[in-house]
Amino acid sequence: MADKRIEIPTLDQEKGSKLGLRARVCFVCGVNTKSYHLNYGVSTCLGCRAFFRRSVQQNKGKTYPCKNSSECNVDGESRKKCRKCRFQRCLNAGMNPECVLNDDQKKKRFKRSLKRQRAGKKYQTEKQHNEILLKGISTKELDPIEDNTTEQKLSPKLLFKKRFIKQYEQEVSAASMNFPSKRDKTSLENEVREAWEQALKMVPCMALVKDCFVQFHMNESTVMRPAFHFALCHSKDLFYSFSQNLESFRMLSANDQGALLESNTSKFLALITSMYFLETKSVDQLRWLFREELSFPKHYDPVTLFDYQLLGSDTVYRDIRNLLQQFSSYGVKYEHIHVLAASCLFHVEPSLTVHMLEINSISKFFKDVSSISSWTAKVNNNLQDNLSELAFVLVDRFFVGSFVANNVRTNPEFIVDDEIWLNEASSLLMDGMCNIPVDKSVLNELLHFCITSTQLPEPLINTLFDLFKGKFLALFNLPQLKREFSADILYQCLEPSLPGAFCATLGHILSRNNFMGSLSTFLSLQERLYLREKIRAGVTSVGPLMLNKVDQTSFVVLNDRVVQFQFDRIPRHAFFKDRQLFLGMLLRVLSCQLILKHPESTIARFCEKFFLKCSHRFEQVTNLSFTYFQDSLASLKLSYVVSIAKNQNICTQ
DNA sequence: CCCTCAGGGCCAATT
DNA sequence: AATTGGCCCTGAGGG
Ligand SMILES: [Zn+2]
Ligand SMILES: [Zn+2]
Repeated sequence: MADKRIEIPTLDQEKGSKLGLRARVCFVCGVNTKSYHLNYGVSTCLGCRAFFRRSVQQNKGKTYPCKNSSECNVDGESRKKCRKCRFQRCLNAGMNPECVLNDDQKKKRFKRSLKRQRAGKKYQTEKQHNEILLKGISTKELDPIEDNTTEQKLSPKLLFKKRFIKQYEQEVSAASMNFPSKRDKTSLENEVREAWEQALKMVPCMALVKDCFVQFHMNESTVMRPAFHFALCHSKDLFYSFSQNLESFRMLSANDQGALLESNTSKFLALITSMYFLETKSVDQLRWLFREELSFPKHYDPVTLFDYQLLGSDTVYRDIRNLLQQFSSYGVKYEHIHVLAASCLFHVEPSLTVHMLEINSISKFFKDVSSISSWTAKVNNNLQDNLSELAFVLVDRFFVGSFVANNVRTNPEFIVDDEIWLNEASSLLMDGMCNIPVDKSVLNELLHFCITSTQLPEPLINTLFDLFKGKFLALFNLPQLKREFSADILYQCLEPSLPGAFCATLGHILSRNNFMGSLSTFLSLQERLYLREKIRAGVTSVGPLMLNKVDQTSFVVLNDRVVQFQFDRIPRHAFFKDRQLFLGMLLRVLSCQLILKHPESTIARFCEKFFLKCSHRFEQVTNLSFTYFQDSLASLKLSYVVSIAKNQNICTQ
């Protein structure tokens, strides 16, 4: 079966083609395509498909010259300018040369039509050739020695990967030098246990919440979401306190601490939630949730509660059943919760390793924890996998944002009322935004360009612009705005701000270092699950979105003063990574016209305070002027949007 | 049996 | 003359 070869050849580096992301743009030149088909494994236009076939058939791929040191732009117009770069981009996008049939394969595939042609012509000798060659093929197929050539063709991605690995290894060796003492198992376990017990003392749980749960279990009522939320919040604080009691954790840089907490707090919450639902007796259930034995009135037989709704999906249920099975087969019990917590805390998702500064210390500690007892290593392997889905659901249901706020001082000027206002407004804004669906094709396109680390093509950016315009209009539904302004005024003031808001959004997306992180604010649960499934299907890491016109490492702006900001020099925690806080920023951008025209309105006063909060944080961390930073960013992005608008020809009148 | 999908070749238009 | 890309043909595979 020669044709089977089309599906087989996925090397690990060929992530794009392995996923088979369908889209309505060409992944090579970026033009929009009518068809929804894959060509040689990749979504492309007809032109790029034909070009690739010709290049491979005539074996010209390597001989194309380039005048521009192989860095030509490849888009709808320029794709004909440089064949070398076009072909290179075909390969980078994951097009597979082996999918182009060679003479033998062609003859085999189009046997009948050839026969028909032959009837009229003189292909006698061809037939013999044919059979000989076919034999040749079938023996050749049994023989899997053909990787050398493909490896060369895939070199850009390999190089990319190799660079990472090299850098990673360097960092590991560098840091393992200054990472001291190897602890033995028992002292490590003691350290963890002490940290845990101390945290238990330091972070007591509100009696009210516990009482609520006792009531639920006595009355067999469903678990009320607000109560569950409080329980999770308490567990979250406990986990934070636990992390701060651990010497090894406190020694990490702020960046790594933040990243670990942000990504792993939800795992811990997922762990206790799973166990809460899987234990068979009320007392055991509640012990996982509150770390203590809650007492019921005597002679009262409390009910075991199970809330399928809260888990979200069958996948989650299957995952946590797996977990339970493992726990019971290895004898893992509640008494091991501190070890499990440490495993959660120090686990690093493969996609995050790049963003960690001290990955070596972290993974070493994780390893040490894994070796505490015989079961830890085995359970740890699957712990994270089985928890990730639920963690995702929990964050989505109970925490609009992430978990970073803990270790950051807040501006005292920003009082509680404002915080509530912001939360309310941002969750409304976000609901509105998430409810505008995103086409599957667009999701696939975004994913593809992240996986292959290529710039987003212009047409896709325009599509995104339209999409986000729709999402931003959700702002019309904010009751805080409706109360003070008529719909007419709102529209007049908001409409001109849409491009600016889009820029702010791009800025937000760019400031995140991973794909899911950057997009999660704007997608619905289903859309995120769809992407996660795709990613799980065969990709180990997904890079950030890339936009060459905005993503510059440094830039210079401003009238009289020359200010140079280097993005990569500004620590990540200088910005609010929190969704809510980003949405606050978005709110400010969207309503800037309103603020100018109606400085006394609630939103104007709020935005003023919000700006103070942001700048306070930024200046505290970086010692740079937030105003300058904002202005320079704004002007840079503005020029970018103007260029988009020009190309789009929408402002031609 | 018909449909979808992803191959191939053809050839008018373009460069 | 060579290249490009829109269009149609072909056969595998699935319901
Ligand atoms: Zn193309
Ligand atoms: Zn070139």
